[in-house]
Amino acid sequence: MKTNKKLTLADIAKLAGVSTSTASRALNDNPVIKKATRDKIKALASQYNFSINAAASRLRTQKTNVIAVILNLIDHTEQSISDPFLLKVVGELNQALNNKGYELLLSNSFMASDDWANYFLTSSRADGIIVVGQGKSDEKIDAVARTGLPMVVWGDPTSGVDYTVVGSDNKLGGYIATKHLIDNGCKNILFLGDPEHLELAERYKGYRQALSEAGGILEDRLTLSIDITSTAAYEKISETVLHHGLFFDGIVTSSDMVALGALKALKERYIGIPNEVSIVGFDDIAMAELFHPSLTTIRQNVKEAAEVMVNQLVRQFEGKPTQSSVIDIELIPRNSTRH
Amino acid sequence: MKTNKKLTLADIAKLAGVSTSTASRALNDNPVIKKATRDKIKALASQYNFSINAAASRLRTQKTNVIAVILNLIDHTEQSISDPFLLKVVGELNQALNNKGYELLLSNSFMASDDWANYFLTSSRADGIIVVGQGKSDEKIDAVARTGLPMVVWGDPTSGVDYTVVGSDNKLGGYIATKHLIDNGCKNILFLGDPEHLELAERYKGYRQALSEAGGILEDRLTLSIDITSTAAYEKISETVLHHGLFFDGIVTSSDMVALGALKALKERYIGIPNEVSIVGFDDIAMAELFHPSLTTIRQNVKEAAEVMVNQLVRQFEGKPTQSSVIDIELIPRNSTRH
DNA sequence: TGTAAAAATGCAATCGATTGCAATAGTTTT
DNA sequence: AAAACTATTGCAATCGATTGCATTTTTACA
Repeated sequence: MKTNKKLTLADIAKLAGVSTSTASRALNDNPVIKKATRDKIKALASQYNFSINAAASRLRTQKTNVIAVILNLIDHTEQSISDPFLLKVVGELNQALNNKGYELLLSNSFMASDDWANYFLTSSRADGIIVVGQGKSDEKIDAVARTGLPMVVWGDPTSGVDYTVVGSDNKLGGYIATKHLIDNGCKNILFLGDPEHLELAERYKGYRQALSEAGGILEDRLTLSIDITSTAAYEKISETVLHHGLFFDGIVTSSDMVALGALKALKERYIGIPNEVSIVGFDDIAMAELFHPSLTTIRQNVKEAAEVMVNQLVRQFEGKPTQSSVIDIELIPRNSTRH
Repeated sequence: MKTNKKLTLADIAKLAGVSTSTASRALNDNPVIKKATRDKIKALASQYNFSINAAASRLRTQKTNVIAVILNLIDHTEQSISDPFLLKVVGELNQALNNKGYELLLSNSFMASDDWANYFLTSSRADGIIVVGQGKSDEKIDAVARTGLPMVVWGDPTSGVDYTVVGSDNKLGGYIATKHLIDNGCKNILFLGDPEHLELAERYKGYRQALSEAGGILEDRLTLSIDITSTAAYEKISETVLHHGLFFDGIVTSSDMVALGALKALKERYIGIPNEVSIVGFDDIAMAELFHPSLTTIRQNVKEAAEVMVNQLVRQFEGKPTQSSVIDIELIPRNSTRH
């Protein structure tokens, strides 16, 4: 193996008998260079396994072609990192970014530091940021937005914030889920999720709206505030049933994982699903279909969302106006609810 | 907001009334600079939200402090990207890398191109590579290994390849899982997973060893080769039971997700678990405990593995010798098996 | 064939931080 | 108070690719 030294563009140029400018242009497929010359240089480059030094290129062009993807998990780092929905989001983002020629710099811990935007952007580490999740407070996100740095956020696009948000119509999702339960005979419907969380707050609104429209029951004890994890759901439902009995017959949950935890707690007590209690999830992760019973849920179109986010970010680079976008959701009826 | 221009080190130096060399050294905490001067410059930097231009720094130092993490999913991109185990691995790697001052460049698609190692390393995009999963053939991995570029692979560390592998003792895992089933009365034990997959091949060996040691049944029809996804498992088990009846009373699976699919297929046919069929998973993902019944599984210590991988990679940077490491596994008995 | 226009290539400055070596400031010793 | 260090700081080259502008080569046209 001839891995003695790293080759530079100058080396390739010398081998081709041209100047580095020509070599550079050739590799960038600049049509100002004669086709024959271009091909020759490219052939040489691939023959010698040469690739452009990204650091030098980035320094000179002031462009990194890297996007930082930040998982906004300040609150409950330990658990929610295991939610398959997140991986799906990251995977689709990676795909969408690669398709546009960008790379993905992943971070699940920098959100903690106050200076994350500067860290990535003014330091030439990334050209833009995609934040996954608005969390309980979008204060920090908002602060970055005000500096005008390129950023797109996965969250609730209907909430009318100043930055570009892509996501599902959460209020509608909450509404549809609740309506579905009401239509199928549920009277006392729990909301299982943290209404202080920005996205969930919207779903909660939808839940309340559906209930009040249908003249349903809206009591405080029907709102169970928990983190978005299956264990939290399991514990909360177990405890609730234990102390207060089965005073509900339907549950609107904040994610499929949460639904799974609730399901478990109920099944352990031999409570029939969907007959005694019906459950609606959110996300439609791959395994929702495989739960027993299979999970009725609100599907989020992650692939489309990822593409839209990347497009919006690219528009920001180009100085074009961007806007928040609502991604379609869809009720997927399965066996955890009657219908 | 005064986000007019990006500040450079020279600007900060000017503000502090020193040279850029001094400013550079100060920010790098070089003790050769007087403490007072250092503090003053650092204060100025943070006051002006300045951070070092990574591109320039990388160009000059020939070090990126970035590690490329490659999810080796050539075969079944669509499905296995949704396995929560993967996200767990990526999350822990990110944590371990950040702790050592590295950033994580994620890729799930570059493995396809032949030139991935060069793409990341000789182009100054990353200092090293972590490959997650050996897949069915480690030919490409092996080729990179021979070039001597810094790389660590998550896979089977016992298989004696030339590169540094960190992972569980898969053969032992397969053995323990199978033994557990035998000890609890299972006679006809399925192996559900692809024995051509390098890591699973080892588990398969363990499975066979346990069976032959115990004088158990080892027939071809007990080996069901499928992809590592829950749907594949669901379909295979459904079809098998449908066409050949319930000729087995135990299943050793290749992952918790696969176990979930199998569980579902069996429950749909009202086959009792663990009494009629016992199942052992692999990984111990967060929700294994929440399945119904909760899943007996072989736990992989991902956090430790991630730390070891990063350490081994750093050792390679330092020119120190590295070695493959076996991470502890543990049988977690739950209710999908008798005991 | 001479000359204008077009096409192709090269020169050299530049991006911003780092660092070996030189230079200056500050202390201590005699 | 000069010599001899030691502690601080600055100078200037360097990392490798890109690009505006200048120059050379080729083609087109009269």
